[in-house]
Formats: sequence, structure tokens, C-alpha cells
Amino acid sequence: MSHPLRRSHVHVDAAVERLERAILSGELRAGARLSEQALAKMCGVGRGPLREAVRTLEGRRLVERVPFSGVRVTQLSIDDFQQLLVVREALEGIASRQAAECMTLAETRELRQCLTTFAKRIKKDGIGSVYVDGTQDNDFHVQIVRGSRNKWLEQLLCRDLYALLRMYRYQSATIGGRAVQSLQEHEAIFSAIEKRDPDEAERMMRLHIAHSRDNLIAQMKKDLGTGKGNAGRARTR
Amino acid sequence: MSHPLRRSHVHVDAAVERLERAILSGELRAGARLSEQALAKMCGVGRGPLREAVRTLEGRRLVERVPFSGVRVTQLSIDDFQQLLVVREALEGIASRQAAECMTLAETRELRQCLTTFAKRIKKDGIGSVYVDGTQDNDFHVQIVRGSRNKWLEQLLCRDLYALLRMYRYQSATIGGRAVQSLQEHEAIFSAIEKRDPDEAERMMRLHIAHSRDNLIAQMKKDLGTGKGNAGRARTR
DNA sequence: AGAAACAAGATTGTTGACAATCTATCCAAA
DNA sequence: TTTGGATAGATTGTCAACAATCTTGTTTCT
Repeated sequence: MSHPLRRSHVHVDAAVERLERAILSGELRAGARLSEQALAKMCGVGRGPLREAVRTLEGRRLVERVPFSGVRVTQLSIDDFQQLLVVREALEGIASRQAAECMTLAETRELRQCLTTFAKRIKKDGIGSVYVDGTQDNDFHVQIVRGSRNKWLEQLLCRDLYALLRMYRYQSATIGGRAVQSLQEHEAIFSAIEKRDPDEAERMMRLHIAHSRDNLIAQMKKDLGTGKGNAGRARTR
Repeated sequence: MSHPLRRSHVHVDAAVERLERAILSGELRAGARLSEQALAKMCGVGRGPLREAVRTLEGRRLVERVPFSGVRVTQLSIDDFQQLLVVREALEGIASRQAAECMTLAETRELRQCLTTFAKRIKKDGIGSVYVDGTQDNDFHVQIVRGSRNKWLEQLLCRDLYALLRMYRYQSATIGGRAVQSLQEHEAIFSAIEKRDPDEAERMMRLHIAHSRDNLIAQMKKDLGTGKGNAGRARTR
């Protein structure tokens, strides 16, 4: 009973959470240069804990540090983003394989439930509304990752990689025709996991992510031309 | 000309390097509980920079932090180790695939050179001597990872994952019959990359790592029985 | 006018001291 | 003898001040 009730007694953890939210929500824009004092004030902590929080976020690649100059929110180029999705394909592919081997029956049932509520929302509210926040999509993928029973995979994906991807608010590109195709691909993945077929589970997941990636990159390159790109372009100085 | 000559003007970076060396060399044993003051003295820095260094290493999973209790060097169970090698299979597999697509001719030539000097050393000094330090083996894998032209893969593998694996001084298990087989597998990987065959490059790399993994785990489980296990077993309290 | 050098201001890097928390030892009571 | 609590010591978490470094605006020389 060391920690009475409060979530984090520790200022550093509070600062990490606060900063992460600020970055992912866009409150701190990508590429923005950050002053320690301002951030400390924003988080309500001193500069010491704040610096530790920044080191933590640096490890998750959410910010970059330049000695004697300051920290800035990581700004991903389209190329960075594509390479990141390649890593995601590999990791979620193996996660899906492991999930097909390790998931319990209860977990597969929950996964199926995730799919059906998914399909229901499409039929009820139309196609566009499903992916607006991406939570449903995330749930499906997260459940599979957890089913892999691999703590490294879970941390790498859920904590590090997903956060980085969210910096681009990439759901937008999934709206439209991809939603239906995406659902079908999800069903194929689930089917393979339910059948306990690791090879197919991995293949289907990789196919799904590769499709999604190609779609996203194409969309982003188009957006870039029309100036619709929303990866906050901030002045560097 | 901001930084005259010295490597890292910054105490934190120096402390990170010093601590990482200490952990990987075994100077700080796995599971050992660490006092900030002692570490600060050891690195020749104050407690402030040291704490930031510890946060950095925590991000790389080399140490674990328990609030108000201290930090301890990460102690990997055999299960952790196996799961880590599953992640490695996925990441190096995709790296090998990308390398087959992206490597320049100069790089493939260098890779071949790495293989030939490899084979020479086996013929000259016998089988056992090749893998004693594992540098040759590392070179081969590192060159492929760099050839993937993917900065996330490179950082994840070369900076984070390899360091974690080295905590177990796992080379020992590669001595003996595996050395020859390992060389043959390397040649198969190289051949696929040279042929610019991504599918086969990935398949061969994954096969290689899976073989190596099964061999290592078997060896470790055997060592555990005979008390030869060398993952420093330190008292927790 | 343009470029280089200098100085003032602001920001980062570091240190030491202070407060909050945990751990281990000792003592008393059942 | 064992169990429980209380106290002292050590350790972690935090803060505020100081030194080192960078940035910016001004000045001066060509």
C-alpha cells in the first residue's frame, strides 16, 4: 500500500503523460521548438523532472534533442512515415502469427465481438463514420498484439509505434472505399487466427498493413500537392 | 565549431555510454540494484545528469525503475529472451527484404567480403575461434540492416535490440556445429540479396534467426540445469 | 552598403541543498 | 519466541541558484 490512491506521485510521469497528450493532440505542433521553462510551467513541475520527462519522450522518438539548442517535436517526413509502416508490417505480422498460436478461446471470442460491432457501425452509420477516430480499428489491432503474449511486441507497438503514427492523424486516409476493404481484411485475419493457422494469420496481416500503407502514402502525397497536409508545418526559428 | 574536440561535452551522454558499457561488460550485473550516488560517482557526474542518463537507459530497456526504490539492471528470463528473438526474427527478416531491394553494388560487394574473411578464419583457426566474440557475425547482420535504408529498423536493431541480447553473452551457444551451419545460412542470405530476390532474402534470414534461436534456447535451458547459466543472478534484497 | 566582430540577453547544462519516501533495526508486548 | 510498531538512517524526488553556451542585435571597419 505504498501509493495511497493518486496515479503518479511522481512529477516526471505526470509530465510525460501531459507532454505526450499535448504532442498527439496537436497542442504542440510537429517541428515546434520547445523551451524547457515554458514546458515546465505547462506541466506544473520544475525543470529537473521536466528534463527527465523529455529524455523519456526522446527515447520514444516523439521529440528530438539538439545539444545546447533545445528540444523540438519530431517531424516525420513522408519517407519516415513509410519506413515506419514497413516496421509495423513486420511487427504486427509476427504478432498475428503468435496470436494464432497463443490466444485463448475467450480472447478470440472478444476479437470476433470487436469485428461484429465494427460491421454493425458501418451498416448503421454509413461508411464514413467508422474510422473517424480510429479507436475501433485500434482495438482490433491492439487485441491481436496482446494476444501474441510477447511483452516486447506489445510495448514496441502499443507504446512507441502507435504514438508515432498518430502524430500524422492518419485515419483520414482510411475514410471511403478503404473502410469496406479494411473490414474484409480484418475478417480474413480473424478467420486465420480462429483456425489457428499462423502462416495465414501473418500473411493476411501483412497484406492488410501493406495495403493500408500504400493507400496512406498515396493519399499523403496527393494532400501534399494540394496543401492539405496536416503535419503541422511550424517555423523552425 | 561549437564543440572543440571532446566527444561529448554533455555529461548525460558520457554517463549513458559509461553505464551501457558497464552493463554490457558485466561490471554491473543483471538484477543488481543501483544507487544513484554510487553511479554518479562512478560516472563522474552529478545526480541530475545521472538521473537523465538512467531515464535514457530505461527507454532502451537496459534498466528498470521502481519509484522510490531505485533502479536495477534488467534481468531477462529465458522466456523474455526467446520473445526478444522472435522480435528479432521479424525485424531482421524485413530488413533483409529491404536490403535486397535497396543495397548498392558497393554494399553487396562489401557484404561478400565480410563472408569470405569469415570463411577464411574458419579454415585457418578452426571452427571454435570464429564466434568467440561475435563481432564478425554482428558485422554481417549490421551491414544488412544498414542496407535496408530504414532508420527505424537500424535504430531498433543496432541500438536497442542488440544491446539487450548482448546482456546474455549468447555467443557461447554458437560455438561448435552451429558455426558451419550458420556460415552456410549466411551464404544463402547473401545469395538471395545479390540476386535481388526480396522474398527469398527475408525467408532465409528468418530461417537463420529461427534456427539460431532454437539452438540458443535449448543451450540455455541445458546450462540452467547444470548451473552454468551466466546471466548474473543477484540477490534482490 | 556589406560583412565581420563584439556584447547583451536568453536558454541550456550542472550542481548542491532540502523535502518526501522507503528500509532496516530495535524494542516492547502477547 | 514471535509479532507488531516506532524510530533512525539512507535513498529517492524536487527545487532554486550558478556556470557554460548559444542567439540576436548593434557597432565598426573595409
